[in-house]
Amino acid sequence: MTTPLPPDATRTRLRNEPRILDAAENVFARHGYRGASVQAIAEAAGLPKSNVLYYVGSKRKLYVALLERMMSRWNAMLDDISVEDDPAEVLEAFIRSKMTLTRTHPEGSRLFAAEVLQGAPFLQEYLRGELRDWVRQRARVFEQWSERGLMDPVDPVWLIFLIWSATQHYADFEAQVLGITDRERLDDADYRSVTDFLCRVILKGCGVTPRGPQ
Amino acid sequence: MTTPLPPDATRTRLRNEPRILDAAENVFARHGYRGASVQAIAEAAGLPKSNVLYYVGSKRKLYVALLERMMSRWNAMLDDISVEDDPAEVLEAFIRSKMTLTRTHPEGSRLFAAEVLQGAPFLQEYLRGELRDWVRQRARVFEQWSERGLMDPVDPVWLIFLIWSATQHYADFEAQVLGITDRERLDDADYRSVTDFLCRVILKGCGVTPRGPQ
DNA sequence: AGTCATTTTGACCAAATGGTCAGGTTCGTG
DNA sequence: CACGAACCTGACCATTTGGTCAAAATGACT
Repeated sequence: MTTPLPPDATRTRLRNEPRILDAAENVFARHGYRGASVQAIAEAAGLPKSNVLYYVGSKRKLYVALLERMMSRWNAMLDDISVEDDPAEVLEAFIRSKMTLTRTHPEGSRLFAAEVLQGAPFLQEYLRGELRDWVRQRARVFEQWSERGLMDPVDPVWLIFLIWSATQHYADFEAQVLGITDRERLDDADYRSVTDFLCRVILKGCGVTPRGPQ
Repeated sequence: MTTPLPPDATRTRLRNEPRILDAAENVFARHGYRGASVQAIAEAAGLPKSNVLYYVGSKRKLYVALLERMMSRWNAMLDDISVEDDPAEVLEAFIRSKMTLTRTHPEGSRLFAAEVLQGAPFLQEYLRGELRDWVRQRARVFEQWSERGLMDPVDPVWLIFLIWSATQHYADFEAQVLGITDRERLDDADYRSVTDFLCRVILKGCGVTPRGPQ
């Protein structure tokens, strides 16, 4: 008797399930829910189709599991902020952590994008619930900063969308970015360069000065 | 003998083809190339499947035609610029026209997004050719502006991506934007607000001052 | 009215789809 | 080694897929 693992966490399962999830994330991200075939996922995972279905139950359940995995990564990134915090630090941390998520999980980012492109049939609830609340809370803080003259009076929701879109872009439009910049992939230096650029332009753009006022 | 229309431009065709294209744009945008079915397109167009295939030849040809239509809209937006132009005017016009494209053709924007998400299998050539050249040309001008002190020395390619992503977002992530802002759709005022926000933040962010230096 | 091109459509096809299942193999533990 | 649970998988199923075709209906023009 070692660890009283949950009933469905045997060694084999622990080896195969992640393989399947990772393979599926790629396929769903590229082709969307409808366009992804269980066969293609199975091939990408190096397993027979029946085996994949044995583990995940159904295509639908697999897709939902992937969205949940991605949302939990996303939530792990979102820490609370208060009016007392330094706007420059918070905004910069926000941009950097979003960029890190994009970079470490590009397939997950693309999966999310594909889901939203479809009209977010599986994520409506999340968007109109948790995420909306989170945005409202942040937006309130931004507004208070504006009132206190710590940043320009910009619309806080549009600002959040700006940060999301600008970072998300490097996952979702990777093919375009690589095509235009004539690269095989973006390396550390590129990501640092992009992130610094975004921090600089966005902070300055909404009148936030790093390191205390003026 | 009225107009010597091209051989395949009869009245009926002129009525049905656009219907099919518009229906297809929506379906491809939501579900990607693989996920879209000719049947679904036919239903959206209100025609039998065989009739759709009669007009467009094949699913592939239809998809390519749509991408071409979208690229021609895109190209129509891209006018040349020179070092002599006013940075503020050019950047603002750039943001505004990109936003207008997003707004007037959200399905087309989403179609493009879905194509790039897939890895841009049909658009590789365009991205690595025409579009890359266009970006390089603009980037050169931005750099010259920087050298002349008309704007901060920011990476011009990242700047172009920033503008693309920030505007594109309102088409591709429409479902998210509507979910979070709790709206049915964005109206004129919303778009004006977003566009003004983006112009303000981005211009200021890269040190471009509207109306002559200082 | 007649004639020819265009359009319309259901029937049909082979291939692929998501999913089931029975019967096997392997694994962990006593 | 024994034995139950977990795992594996080819055969199979109904449905949907993109695409063809032939035969009928409609259109345009003299």
